[in-house]
Parts: sequence; structure tokens; C-alpha cells
Amino acid sequence: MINIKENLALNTLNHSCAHLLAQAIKHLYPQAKFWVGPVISDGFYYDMDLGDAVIREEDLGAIEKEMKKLAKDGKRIVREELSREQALELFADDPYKIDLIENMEEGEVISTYRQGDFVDLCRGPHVESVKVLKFFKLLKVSGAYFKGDSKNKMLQRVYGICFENEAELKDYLNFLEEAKKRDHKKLGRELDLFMMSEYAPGMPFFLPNGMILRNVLENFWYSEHAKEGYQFIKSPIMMSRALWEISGHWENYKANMYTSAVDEQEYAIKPMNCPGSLLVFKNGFYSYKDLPIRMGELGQVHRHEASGALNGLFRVRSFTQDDAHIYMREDQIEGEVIRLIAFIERMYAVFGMEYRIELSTRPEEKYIGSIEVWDKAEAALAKACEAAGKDYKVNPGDGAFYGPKLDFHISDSLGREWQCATIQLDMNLPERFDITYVDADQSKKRAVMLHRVIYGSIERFIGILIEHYGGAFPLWLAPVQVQIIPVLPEVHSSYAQAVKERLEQAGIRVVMDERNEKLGYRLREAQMKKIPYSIVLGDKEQEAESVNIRPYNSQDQEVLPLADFLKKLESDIIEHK
RNA sequence: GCCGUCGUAGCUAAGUGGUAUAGCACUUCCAUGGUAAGGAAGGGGCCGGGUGUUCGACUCACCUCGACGGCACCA
Repeated sequence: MINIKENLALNTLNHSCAHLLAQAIKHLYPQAKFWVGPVISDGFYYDMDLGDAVIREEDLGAIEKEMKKLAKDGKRIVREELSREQALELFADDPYKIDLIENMEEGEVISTYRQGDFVDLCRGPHVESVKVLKFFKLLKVSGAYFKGDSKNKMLQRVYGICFENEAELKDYLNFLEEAKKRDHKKLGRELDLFMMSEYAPGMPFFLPNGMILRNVLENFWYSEHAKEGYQFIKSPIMMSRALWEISGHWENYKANMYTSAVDEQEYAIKPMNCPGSLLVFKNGFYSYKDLPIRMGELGQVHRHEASGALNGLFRVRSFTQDDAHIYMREDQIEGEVIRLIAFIERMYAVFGMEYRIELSTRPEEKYIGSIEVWDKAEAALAKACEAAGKDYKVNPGDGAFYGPKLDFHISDSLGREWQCATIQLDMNLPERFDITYVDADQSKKRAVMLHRVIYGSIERFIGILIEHYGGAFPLWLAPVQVQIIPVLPEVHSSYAQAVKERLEQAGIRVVMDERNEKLGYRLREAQMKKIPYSIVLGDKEQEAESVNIRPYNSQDQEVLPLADFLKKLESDIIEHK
């Protein structure tokens, strides 16, 4: 996917288009005061204060029209440089621009760009003339906090995007169309995967079809983790306040926790799985030879996320982390992380997903532990990436307060990125829970702890998969794998039933549609449900003990002996096709 | 939480100050079909919830719940 911000020509074009937007808005809403209008990866936006006026989605057409008119006029875009005093005078009636000017570094060149009757404070660069701004589209409106701070007043933001030619714009609009078609909320309803209820906002209900998908993913997860030497646990959903005080969640995370009083004791529903895992580790007694201990848990957590943050399966209040905590010696960090990177890569490859890694390092101010330990931990993560032959981008200061982390961003079939897997070193909880092992010299040593997830959250990952595959799941994941359609239900049902049982015995998820409907009608439904294989059974098939197969989204028909078809299904499923 | 939009049948939507429509789905009947919709009849609604204005509210106002697009949040 194209990143407008990183493409110099498109960046400039979009930046100029933001100015054109502001100019058009100034014409239509003369009271408008402007804050900033930067370029982003998907175009540009401009933040503004319109007083009491409100721009709605339906007003965008009129603004676009004004923009086209101005672009056609073809005014040149002229750069002017001026002194601080001149700038303050020029924007005297605009408190937002004054704010910008006053926050500029002493000695910084102050420049403006003028096009006809509109002038804006700006570093540039810009295109020569508004004439080249032809292929743009205003996309959405929203509120946005002044300076991005929720304590501040909310401004209005208009988003748009601009391209160099018609075809590129069209491609982009098609991409938006396609993304909309794949919306997991829509497909989740159409394919009966999950539902939401106003009685449990942000807490998805899995329907039978979605439950199959989920079970397949979980079973795959368990078996792959078993191969990697993981042990599995299940810790309670609800634990006493005393535990959360030890972990620090009571102090730092209480606002997002669901709590309840039981027998006059306070309890909290777990927002994270680590404390439960730590209790299990402490329940044992480990020698240096036992480490690393890899302790996995598909743990359901609840977090009271802000109402406005909820979004289908992507952001929920109840979700299941495919969590694991690895307890080890300091000298094992690098090897363990290398192993994890390979493991994560293997898991994602099954879904045909590429990924890139970001390394987040020690925060500037709020962090625990010594700089030496941080440096060591960061170096271990970086070294592991290098040893694994993986490029990574450093996010300075973006680590958690308790340790540095590696984040994995996967890209789906539309090129959109999602942060899923994460590997986090934790220098905090082992202290708080006094996690130790016995070393070779009989002394107690502090164990190092790693948190990691691969799917991230099962719910969210399912949402991503739905959009990634557009609801057309590969055979091994599909809730229904084969739809059997007897040509004449009354005549061919017994053969169809025999085929169904044969497939079921082999563990294939199969349904039969013996409704009294036309063949074309039933076939159409099977296609709309995106079932990988529709098989049609009539006289010919019955006589030859064969099946007539039509794969999803294909016009092709193939006739195979039943036994061959079954063999093909079984091997494809094993290979996660 | 904030800004904006929205909430009518299982789904997608239309609609008006006088208790409501369509398509798909569903049920029944007819049609007995070979690769994307055969025909007919029928059932189905606290018009998200509450309060108010009104002779009368699905429609107007206010409150509330929920959803969606962003913002903030995602230690």
C-alpha cells in the first residue's frame, strides 16, 4: 500500500491540497480559524475552529466543489518569508496561528504560502500552482482535540486525499470500497460468526460458525506450542484485590478493571494474565537446569475500554490473549527471543501474512530498573533480531515502563498493517513477586520474565482474518468445508447421505442442503456463504460413486471418485490450505 | 470519555404529527429441477428505551442506551 507521507511528490501534492481545502472552507465559512493541516500516510487533514458551525459528511460535496473551482482558477502558490513581528501582525486575528508562531524556535525562518486570497503559515514545500490539484477527494469529518490533548477543546477535522492522476485516485477509492466489503462486522453477521448485544457492549458472542473458527485456531495454537516446549495453564478469571496490589495493577490500572465485592472482600476480574502465571510459577520450585519454563495460557481478560474506543472484534472489553510467560536466566534471553521470532514467523506464514518488527526502547522518564539492565535487555532483543536475520525499526522511548519490547506488525491481503505479536521483557513483576530459581552455586537468583503473544487477542485476530480472507476462509479454517447438494433431494438423498457420513467420519465439516429448491438456487447460497466446496450429487455421481465438485468463487466443475476427493481434502487440511 | 452521524421485521432499507412499507430471509402450497435467485399465498413490528410537547408522537424536544466514523485512550 502506498504511503503518501513517504512519497515526496505525493506528500507535497497532499500538503498543497490541504491548503486548498482551507481556502475553500474560508470561503464557505468565513469565521473559520485554522490550526494545522499535515500530510498523513493516507492523505491529509486540516484541523479548524468554525465557531458554532458544524461540517457534516453531507457538506463535503459543496466544499469539494469550491476546491475544484479554486483549482481551476489556477492561482500560483507563492512563498514569502517574514520576521516574527510581521508574522504576528499578519495573523493577528488568528489565535491558533499566533500559538504556532510563538512556539517557533528563535531564529527559525518563518514562511507563508499565498494562493490568491488565502495565505497560510507554512514551512512548505508546495506545488507551483493550485492548478495541478485535480484528483482529490474529501473522505471524512471528525472531531479532534486541539494539540491532541483530551483536556483541550475539540476542533473539527476534515480528511482528504490527493493523487497525481485519475487512475490512482480511482484505485484508492476502489481500495476503500473493497475494505468496506470485507468489514468483519458485516461479514461476521452474514456468515453467522459472531454477534454483539447491547446487554454486553464490547463483549462479543461467538456463534456456532465462529466457534468452529475459534476452536480450529486454538487447537492449532496448542499443538504448535506443544511442539515448542510450552506447558499450559488456566488461571482464574477473578482474583483478590491483594494480588492486584502486589502486581501494581490496583494502583495503575484500576480505572480499567471490573471489580466486585464478595463476602466483603474486594475482587477484580483479571485485565491481564501475568499475575496468575506468576502464582503458578511460584507454586513450583525451579533449578537453573529447569529453565526456561514456557507457560502458555489462552486467558480471557476484561478491560473497561472507553466506550468510543470499541470497534467490532478489533477493540473489545472482553478478549482472550494467547499469552505465554517465559521464565529464564539472563543468559537465555537472546536464544529464547531468536527462537520466538522463528516461531512467530512460522505461525504467520500459515496465514500468508508478512510482518515487520519494531523495537521499543526505554522511556525517557517513567521507567523502573537501572539503565545498565535496560541497555542489556535492549541489546539482547536487538541482537536476537539480527541473529534471526530480521530488520527492525527502533521506536525510541516507546517501551513499557517495565521493559523493552519487540512488536510485530503484520500486513493483510489489502496491505493494511495490524500490530499483533509482541515480545516484552519484564523487569518489574519478577521483583514484585520475588521470582527466583536456584543457581548452580545453590544461591537464589532472580529469574527473567518474558511476556509474549502471537495472535495478540483471539477475537481481534479472527477479525483480522475475516478481513484478510474477505470471509472466504481456506479449507482448514472454514466453518463449513463442504456443502452437499443432491440434484433431486427425494431421489438422491440416500447417496448424498452416504457421502455426508463418509466425509463426517473423516472429520470433514459438511452440511447437506436437501431443501426443495432449484439446484441453481442452492448452489448460489453455498457460494454466498463462501463454502470452499459445493458438491452436486445426481444420477451420474450416484452410479459412479463420484462427486461433482465446484470450488468457491469458480465456474469450474470437476468430477472425482469420492475416495479421491476425500484424500485431497484430508491432505489440504493437514497442510493448512 | 469527546465531536459528528445513526437506531423502523432476522438482514438491507423507504416513510409520514393520525399506531407503518418494500426486497431478501422465514412458513405453506404449486412446480421435480444438472451449476449464482421458478411461481403463488401467508406469518412476522413496544418504529432502541424513558420523559415531555400535543386531542393524538414512529415522526417534534430533552434525557438515556447502543452502533458507526474519527479524536483521546490502548500502562
